[in-house]
Amino acid sequence: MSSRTSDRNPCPVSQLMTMLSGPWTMYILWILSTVGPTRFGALRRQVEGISTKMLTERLRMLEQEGIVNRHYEPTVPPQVTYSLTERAGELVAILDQLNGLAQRWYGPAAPDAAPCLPTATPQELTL
Amino acid sequence: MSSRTSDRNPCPVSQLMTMLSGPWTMYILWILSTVGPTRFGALRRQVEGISTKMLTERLRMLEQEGIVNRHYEPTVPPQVTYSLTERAGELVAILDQLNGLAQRWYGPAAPDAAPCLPTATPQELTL
DNA sequence: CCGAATCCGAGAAGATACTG
DNA sequence: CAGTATCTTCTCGGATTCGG
Repeated sequence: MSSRTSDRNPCPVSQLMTMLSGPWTMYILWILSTVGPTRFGALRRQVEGISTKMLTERLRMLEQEGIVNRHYEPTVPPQVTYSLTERAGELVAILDQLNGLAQRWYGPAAPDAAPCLPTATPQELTL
Repeated sequence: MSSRTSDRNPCPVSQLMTMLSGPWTMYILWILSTVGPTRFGALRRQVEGISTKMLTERLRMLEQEGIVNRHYEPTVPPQVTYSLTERAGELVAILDQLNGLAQRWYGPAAPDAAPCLPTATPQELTL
């Protein structure tokens, strides 16, 4: 009954926020930006806790938005590598600032954990 | 069964992203930053489509995170006003940049719609 | 009257097994 | 290895009710 994605085209920010607010979206972008082009399986291992279903779904969405590139290599076994587009650079820059902010608020991260993985799914932060 | 919010304290960015990725969170912050301190009912009308339950829930979370202030005025009828804390300023600055980015990508917003309201719920952007 | 808590249904996200 | 299908689980959201 409520609105679907293309009911109207209300406002740019809203559109962008809606995308980023999608489950796992930020994490995927963050991982791709820190570890560079990554294959599907590796990506799934990096974004700890994500299901294959969610990962494909989000990647498809990000691909449609022009944020990630999907490179299919028909070897045996096949290899699919995902990477950030040029457009994504601006977005990642903002995520970087978010990182800086988080460090100031919660203290710096342990220097070991490579790209800082999530523990809880976005939905679980209800407190 | 899976992880709850306080399982570990993994990484600052992750924590912050998890909070922002929560449903409606960004919209609420955006509205509060653009229209200033707002009462519950008005806020609910601004964040179009949100239920009172979700709004209370999110506001409680944001309050615990030190992002919003809750001011209760025991008049008749009672008035509860929510406003951004000082800490939220840094966060809003980032949202502002997100706004700029969105304008470059999707074109500028119509100058009328005050703070750009969402149409779809965050969960609905599955494409 | 304004704001918060409760119950229940719809629909999304998680887990697992399976296919190309 | 990459992705899909299916089933289960549980969050989200609406209406109603309670409290001040």
